[in-house]
Amino acid sequence: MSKYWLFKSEPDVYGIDDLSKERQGIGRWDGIRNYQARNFLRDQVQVGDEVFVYHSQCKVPGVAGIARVVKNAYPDPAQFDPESDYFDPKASPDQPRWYAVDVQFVDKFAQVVPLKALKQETALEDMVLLKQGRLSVQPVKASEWQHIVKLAQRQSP
DNA sequence: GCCAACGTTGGC
DNA sequence: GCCAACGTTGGC
Repeated sequence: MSKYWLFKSEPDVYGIDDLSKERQGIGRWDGIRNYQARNFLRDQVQVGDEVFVYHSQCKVPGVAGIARVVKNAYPDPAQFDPESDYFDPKASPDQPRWYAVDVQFVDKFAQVVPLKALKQETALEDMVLLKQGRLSVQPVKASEWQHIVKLAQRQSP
């Protein structure tokens, strides 16, 4: 039974457009440096799960599109690279601390479904996104997923 | 194991 | 750029 997730990204760094431009639309979702997010990624995110790509730290924060998990969690190579911003001196290949998954681009919404719009939906009031601002990998309920997909379709011309 | 200080996230 | 909320660190 596949599940639904929301992954945050900063579009200036790596957004839905960057993912769609990857070869075969497949990119590594890395740089997760929060334990709660890491635990979801490592323990629960599975190949076949669907993911909302959420854009934060930008003019219109919101859900920008959809991706699908194509590779289960594996150690994030950036933690071992001293040149990387994501380098972690306390991590080692036999004791990795941080994980990444690979995702494949599925869809870019005609328009971002803004956070502002999500906040107005009673059906979404229990969303993790609205209750816990800072979690960068979070579960989405099937009912929430379907509701947001409908909002996205309503916005397209 | 507590908690103050500090750092980061992320909306506005 | 500001600031609230939350996570992490480190002294004790």
